Amino acid sequence: MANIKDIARMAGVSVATVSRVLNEHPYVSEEKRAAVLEVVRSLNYSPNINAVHLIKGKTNMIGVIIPYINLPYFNSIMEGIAEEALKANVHLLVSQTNYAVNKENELLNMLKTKQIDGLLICSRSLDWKSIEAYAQYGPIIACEDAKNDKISSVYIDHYAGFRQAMQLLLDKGHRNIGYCLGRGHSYNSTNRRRAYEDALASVNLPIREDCMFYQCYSIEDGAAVVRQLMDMPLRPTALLVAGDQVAAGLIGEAIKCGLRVPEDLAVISFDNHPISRLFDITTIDNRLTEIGRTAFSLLLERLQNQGIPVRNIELPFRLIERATV
Amino acid sequence: MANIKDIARMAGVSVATVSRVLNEHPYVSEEKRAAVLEVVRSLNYSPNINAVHLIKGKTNMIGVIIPYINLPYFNSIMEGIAEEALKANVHLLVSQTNYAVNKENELLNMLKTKQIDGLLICSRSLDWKSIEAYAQYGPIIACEDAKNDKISSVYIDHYAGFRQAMQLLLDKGHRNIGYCLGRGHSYNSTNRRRAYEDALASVNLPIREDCMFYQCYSIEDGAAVVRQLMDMPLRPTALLVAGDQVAAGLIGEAIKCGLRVPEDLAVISFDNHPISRLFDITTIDNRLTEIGRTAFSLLLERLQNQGIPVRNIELPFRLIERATV
DNA sequence: ATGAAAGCGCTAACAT
DNA sequence: ATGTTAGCGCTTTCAT
Repeated sequence: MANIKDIARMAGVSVATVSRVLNEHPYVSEEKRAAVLEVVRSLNYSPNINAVHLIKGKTNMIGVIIPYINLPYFNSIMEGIAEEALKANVHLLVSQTNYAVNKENELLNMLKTKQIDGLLICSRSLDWKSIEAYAQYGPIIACEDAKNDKISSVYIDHYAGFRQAMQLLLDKGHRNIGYCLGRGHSYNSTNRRRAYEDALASVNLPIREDCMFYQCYSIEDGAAVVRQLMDMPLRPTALLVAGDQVAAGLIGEAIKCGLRVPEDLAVISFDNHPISRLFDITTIDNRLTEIGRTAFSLLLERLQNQGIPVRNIELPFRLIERATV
Repeated sequence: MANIKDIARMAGVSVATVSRVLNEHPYVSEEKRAAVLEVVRSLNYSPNINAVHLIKGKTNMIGVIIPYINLPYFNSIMEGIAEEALKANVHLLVSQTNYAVNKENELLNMLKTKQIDGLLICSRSLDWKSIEAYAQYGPIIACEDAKNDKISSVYIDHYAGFRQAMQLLLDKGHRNIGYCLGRGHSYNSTNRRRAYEDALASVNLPIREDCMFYQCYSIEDGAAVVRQLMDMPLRPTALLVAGDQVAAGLIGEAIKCGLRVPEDLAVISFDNHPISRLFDITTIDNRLTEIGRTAFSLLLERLQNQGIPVRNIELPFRLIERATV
């Protein structure tokens, strides 16, 4: 394959000039620029990117640790990231980890070996202590509260969101409240469970283990919850549902089963995806796309200016009242 | 960050020796090896991978063009690829394209700029003519019949598979046969439709446009087809279904609707995923995982030996008769 | 067994 | 405006 020297020779100029036109630097005469471009075109030449990476000391590529690309929650974050990355012209190395630790370590190591310039973490299995050790090799940004002075983060206070939703339900008079979450033991789920328990405790209500549903990700999962509900002796009258898709499935199935929403079953979901508008679901906007956008910006600013300190940004959530409460 | 020179100096050896121990080359005394390793450990050193890439002229990373990672069909192929990649110790740059041409071009360009050593294509939007132009930069392997002398491929004859399934149905006396596919205009779908039409023509039966269902990917999609079926005046008595998940959803819903399988509705699906065993579905094993494994092997052999010619391997499919016909 | 040195392909500082 | 040249950090001959 041809290299920059070949191009220089064939265009009758120096390698520096070739480099200049390739990188669109000023101070190159029109004739020489044209000559170089012509040779480049005729040889169908592209620079060896590895040489560029080596000399520049960076790859212009950042890693993204994301458990499941296709889950709406992560998909929304990814949308924000991808949007900004496109603008900034940086490449994304997206690694769907399925929460596997070895996949996460793989990206961390790429940061160390300089294959990527920085790392965005949407959600992870590794503890922050292990991740923190890699912060010396490049900026790492989390999309959840990392509670860490080496890792910047953008996040929503899921405790407060869940707590507020619970309060709304309690204020409406509900006393049998359940919830649907995804993973049972994630950082977010733990906070949400705590908010749930605290809310009930505030009105001296006992915790109902039988009203806590986990592994809820899809429309189908939501429908399945309703089928379980129908067999319960003391059915909850309200549900907090993480994820509008789950809520939509739940509401659809509830109606099929003859339940009225919100009279027989009130629902508050989270994320404010388009589907929640379609079903007129009361939801808490977790501003996922904005989290993605902001996380990327935080990364970019640290990439462009090493001196910038670690920042932890909490984005306020927004309750959107619609017809399911 | 420390480099190989620092390590050499601190360990009191030459850079060549450091390189030797790092790469586990022979002919290095135990003492020096230990000294180097100790410095490497204490400095927590890792080689700059970009320098390695540059001098080796390769990255040990291959790209994978895959439309949707989460679709079972592609997931199975991916499984085979990942399995072999792990064994061969080559990294995978997996790009979920959603069939977007710019994503595909991005990977093609990475091949040209040497960021990846080779490319695996599970399915694509770009035509083979455009892709072929990049074959000069590194091996490209397709998981469908590329009909191309620059691009190796491993594939199943989907025409023959569909044709055989149709014949089985015709032999059983079915005269109203429909099908469920994913994309309507993909290479595979076109072949399958042709097989469908040819089979019907062979017994002088007209084509039933109303029995062709598209955009079927999930369990839910399968269930939806049954609901459409129920309203049809002349309902098909048998269905060819691309994807066991779709078939499972279809059968589940059919039973709910009071249809007997196979008496009222016979089903042959494709891929032989675990779910097809669960539902005892007659299916054609498309050996997807093996396609992935073979594709990777083909790529590896071309990587290790430039002289190896392009190969096109057709894997035989297998009809697995179970209880739905 | 070990080290010196060439060179992978490029960028950018420096000189002109 | 253009060219010369010194690296970037590593691997790998080629000597010894």
